[in-house]
Amino acid sequence: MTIKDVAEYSGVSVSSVSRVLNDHPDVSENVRKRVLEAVNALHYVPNNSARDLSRAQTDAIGLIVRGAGNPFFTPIISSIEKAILDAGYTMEVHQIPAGEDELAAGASLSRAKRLKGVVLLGGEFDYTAERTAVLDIPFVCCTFTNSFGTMDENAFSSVSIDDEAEAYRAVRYLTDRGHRKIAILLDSTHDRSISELRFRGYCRALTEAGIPQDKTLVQEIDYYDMEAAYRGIRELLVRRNDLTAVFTIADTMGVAVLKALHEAGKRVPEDCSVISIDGLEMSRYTIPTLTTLEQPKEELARQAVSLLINMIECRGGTAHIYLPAKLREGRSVEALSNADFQI
Amino acid sequence: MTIKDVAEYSGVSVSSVSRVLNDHPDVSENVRKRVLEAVNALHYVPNNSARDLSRAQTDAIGLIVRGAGNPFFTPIISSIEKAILDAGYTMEVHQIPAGEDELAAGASLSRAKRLKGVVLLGGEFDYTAERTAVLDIPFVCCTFTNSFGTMDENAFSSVSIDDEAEAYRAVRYLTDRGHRKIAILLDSTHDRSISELRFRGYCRALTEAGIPQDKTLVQEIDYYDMEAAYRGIRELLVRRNDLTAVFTIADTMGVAVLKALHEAGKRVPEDCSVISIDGLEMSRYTIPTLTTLEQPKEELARQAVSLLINMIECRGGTAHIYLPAKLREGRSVEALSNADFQI
DNA sequence: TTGAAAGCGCTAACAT
DNA sequence: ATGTTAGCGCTTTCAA
Repeated sequence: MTIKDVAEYSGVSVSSVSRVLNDHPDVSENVRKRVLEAVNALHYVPNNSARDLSRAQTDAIGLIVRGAGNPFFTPIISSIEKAILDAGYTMEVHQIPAGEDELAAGASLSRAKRLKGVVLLGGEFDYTAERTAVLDIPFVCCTFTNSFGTMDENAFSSVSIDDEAEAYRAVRYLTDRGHRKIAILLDSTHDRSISELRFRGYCRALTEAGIPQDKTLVQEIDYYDMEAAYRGIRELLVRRNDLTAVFTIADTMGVAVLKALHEAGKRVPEDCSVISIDGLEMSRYTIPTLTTLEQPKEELARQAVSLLINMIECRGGTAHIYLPAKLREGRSVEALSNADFQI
Repeated sequence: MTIKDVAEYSGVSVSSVSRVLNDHPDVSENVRKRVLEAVNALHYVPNNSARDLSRAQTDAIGLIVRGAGNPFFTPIISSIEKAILDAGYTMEVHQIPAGEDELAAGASLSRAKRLKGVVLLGGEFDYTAERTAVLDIPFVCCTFTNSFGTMDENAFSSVSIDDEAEAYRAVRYLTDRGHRKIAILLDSTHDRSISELRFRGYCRALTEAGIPQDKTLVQEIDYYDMEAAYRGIRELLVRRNDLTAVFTIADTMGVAVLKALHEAGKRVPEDCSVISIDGLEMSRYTIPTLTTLEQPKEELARQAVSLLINMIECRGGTAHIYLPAKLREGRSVEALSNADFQI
């Protein structure tokens, strides 16, 4: 079932069929009608590969999502799509597992779809010029930037929160309220990525408050999921039942921690406070509501697309933007009472 | 940057390059090495459109996800991918908004990628032979079936839970425990889809228990999200503060309901029980843990792929399988005490 | 307004 | 083992 069949069926040339299908002007009503009829009768659907191959260029922007299944990305993807469509472009999404190379995926998609640019969501933080060379069209990193990489800042754009600073702010929120035994739940203290940055912020806040670092309050978990976080906090509680606050680097972890604390007989926030970063929808429905630094998801998406289109249309160069997170106060943090201070 | 450039750079023909790229035998080590060098030096990435267009056939199975952002789908997608890969096929995912036509999307993807078959996730329940005609390759419906449609059962396969029966089971779980004032939170009582089926199960359980239907206990919400569910239950509580149990047709709703009840000063399960269908990961971490009929997500995925491959490989025909949900007892349901029974 | 024909980049016969 | 070449289905000049 090709355009040729449609042409034969309707008694016109393939180019006429193509014109009708692409809403070109200069097609007689008669031809249009016959072609449309044929398309319907034959259940014809164009072959995108052929179309993309022959089209001189598309107005497509690619979106590479690394680590689908992360609920944090869901609303961002929607916002990115909206922004791209609003700007008159089309979007091609491609999901890849967390372990894969988003640059290679972007490059591949770029050739396949003749992309004008690429938005990277959930990528790594250590690009080198060599690695990014495969991607020879404009690209923008959304929700992360190249903190650990060596490559030229002018080669790409990025929009994210300042992970170190926001983690600092979260922990500072706790120290300001008298907490000193503050645990952190993270992926790794040295993954050269988001987890390491947020760990740095945690350390700085402690140092500034005159609290010595204590390894027994740091809990690394193997996987980035709720089950792992749940087990992690339980381990932590065995070791340090005296902690008064927990900082989790992601809301998913925070939700699991609330549950584990509840089961351990600790009231939140009376006995233990919890704060987190991300601002997921589900965190609004925990009991108590999770206090979290909400990432400006829609704004991150909008600015990422905006920067990318600037690059594509050659007005303005690259830029690296940090957006502030917004404190969403729930009921999971409480100041330590004087009695507790004494301890 | 095409295969031709690579051929010129390495001093061989395009077919040799193609052979190297596709791991064909009968290529000398010398040629292979030179081609690979050229690919590296030129940062060459094949154009998938061209490749797909010229390849006689692929081993690709398509997956159409309708309504991304539904956390229920996330683990199913992973399982489907695994099953497809394990069977020696490749997967092409395509996400579409909840309102769009998944059959058309499947047909389009099918032409574009020369698919062998399609898995439909999150589709409608009312296919007609006419509508499905566009999709001229084997397809399977995963987590739903054609309850309201007219089309021939032999034209496709499906794997799902029995929505009516499982809803009945959930509500029966409540009536068995003495509940009579049982509210239901759903999308619509007549959407000719999942919501309507589960509503039927609710009605049957009530009837069987000799409980007359009461419209004031039925709450339709506009959107299928947590915020809407939260508002919905609050409205319901204004109207019927005497209810003793709530059945929500999705876990996302259940989570929001737990929160709203808590805020309304109702203890779960002492004052009000909550039961739901789906079995999301997050429902394990609510306080109290949500009691839910867990869909066998992995098994749904595996069987869907298995049925599809049977159809593709022409061994065995179509089938329509209902898998049982599994009761995951949390702490959100309690039997009514004798005192309550008296009311 | 319409049709004929030249590619788009790649794969897969078919030759050599 | 390697090269030549005919398509894959579509869009898009260029002519008519």
